[in-house]
Amino acid sequence: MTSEQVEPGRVERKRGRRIQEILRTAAELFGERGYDGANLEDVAQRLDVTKGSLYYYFASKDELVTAAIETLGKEWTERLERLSEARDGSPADRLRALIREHVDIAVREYPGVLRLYLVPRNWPEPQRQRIEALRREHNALFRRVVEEGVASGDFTVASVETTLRCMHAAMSQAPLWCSHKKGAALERALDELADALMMLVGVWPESGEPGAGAVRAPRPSRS
Amino acid sequence: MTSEQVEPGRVERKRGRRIQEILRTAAELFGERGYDGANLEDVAQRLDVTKGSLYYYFASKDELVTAAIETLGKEWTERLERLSEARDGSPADRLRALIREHVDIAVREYPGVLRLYLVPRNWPEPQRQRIEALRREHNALFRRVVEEGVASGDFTVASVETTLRCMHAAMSQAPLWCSHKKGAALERALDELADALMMLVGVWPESGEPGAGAVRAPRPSRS
DNA sequence: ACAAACTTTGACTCCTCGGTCAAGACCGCG
DNA sequence: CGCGGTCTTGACCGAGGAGTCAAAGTTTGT
Repeated sequence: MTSEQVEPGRVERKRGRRIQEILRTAAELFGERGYDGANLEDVAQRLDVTKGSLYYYFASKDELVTAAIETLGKEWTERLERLSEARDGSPADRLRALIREHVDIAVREYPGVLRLYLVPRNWPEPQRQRIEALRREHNALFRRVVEEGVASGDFTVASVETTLRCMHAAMSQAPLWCSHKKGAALERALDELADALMMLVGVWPESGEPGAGAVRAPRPSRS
Repeated sequence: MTSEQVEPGRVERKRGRRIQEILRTAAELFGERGYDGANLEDVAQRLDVTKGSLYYYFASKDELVTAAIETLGKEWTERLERLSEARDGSPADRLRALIREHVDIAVREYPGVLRLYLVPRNWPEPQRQRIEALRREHNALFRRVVEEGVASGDFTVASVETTLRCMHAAMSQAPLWCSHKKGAALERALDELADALMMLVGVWPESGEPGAGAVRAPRPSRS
């Protein structure tokens, strides 16, 4: 009786945490193996429970995966938004920071999850749409900075949209080629990636200061 | 008796053509849906036969898909190689031509097939390896031109490898964002993509001549 | 301690899909 | 025509995975 209308409530909170746990694990696995490749049995196993238990919280595989995309996507977007609200610094610095944050999240924190972005093929239509929407949200944050840079003359691009797409494509693939690196090597790889991507907007890495020990290709004088 | 040791032979040739047909269709479907997502029933249906018939030519799904990757990959590589043998023109022109050829093949001729490249996840190990090898072959062709350009001072890059990866990533995604376009719009999209990617090596589109009507973002004077 | 609510289990069903195969259709040739 | 080789069919099997559920286990409130 007493628990007819409690706010959060201990039980509710516990339930919420459990759901978060499940979502995280599920996102990880679905990111790694794709919609068809990942099965609930394995998700359950990673959580040390049985499949049936998942169905207590989610009505279907679809519902689970939808929720997973939603939750992680939101967190991701928030982090990017927080970063992109800081309006100090040159467009170049800000774009670079965004790029770094994006790949950092992808490569370090949610191994596999960014792959959600890749080829929405296979995903059932509603999920595909949601992933696409997420991509657009993130893209919008990048677009803002790029457009500012273009307007201020800091950046040069042939087409903003195309540039953004290339940037996004490269960032999406990054986890694939970085996942095995760590420590300083990882750091260097991510820096190189950022350097390369900045060139898409016409900003070359400062040839004067080789940065964090970045390995550079022979750079002939162009005077 | 008469057909104990004939060269090609009418029947043989017919068989060969059939196999090619199957491979092409299979590659298309596997490219679209991935290894798990595509089933043989559907491949068969696209060919207006039944599943059992495929097993007359191939022992298993794996064998089919392996052969498909092999065949298409070979054709693809050959086309790129042919193009990259032409040694006339500036590195910029040659790189641009390579990029165009690569995305042309991807977007126009094998809709979906380039996606083989994307996230080798899900593919059984042997296939994954083969796809990776293919990627490396293609990459080598691009690397040659990029390195030449760097050596001659036409290009500037922070890291050749990273630049190549970004280029490849963008080209791989291209079919996803271009597949619905056609005619002049497609042409423009591909040109823009090439423009954008050339910036990765420090070559900006000539602002003087807007090329094939490319839509350009505001391009402030930079002195 | 007891009951009620909440959570987990594991066995079960159903269905899809890779793979098999005997039977027959088709095709070219004497 | 009819014979031999080539190809296709459709019914079938078995594995694996989504989804169900009654029963048992755990937690919470009184």
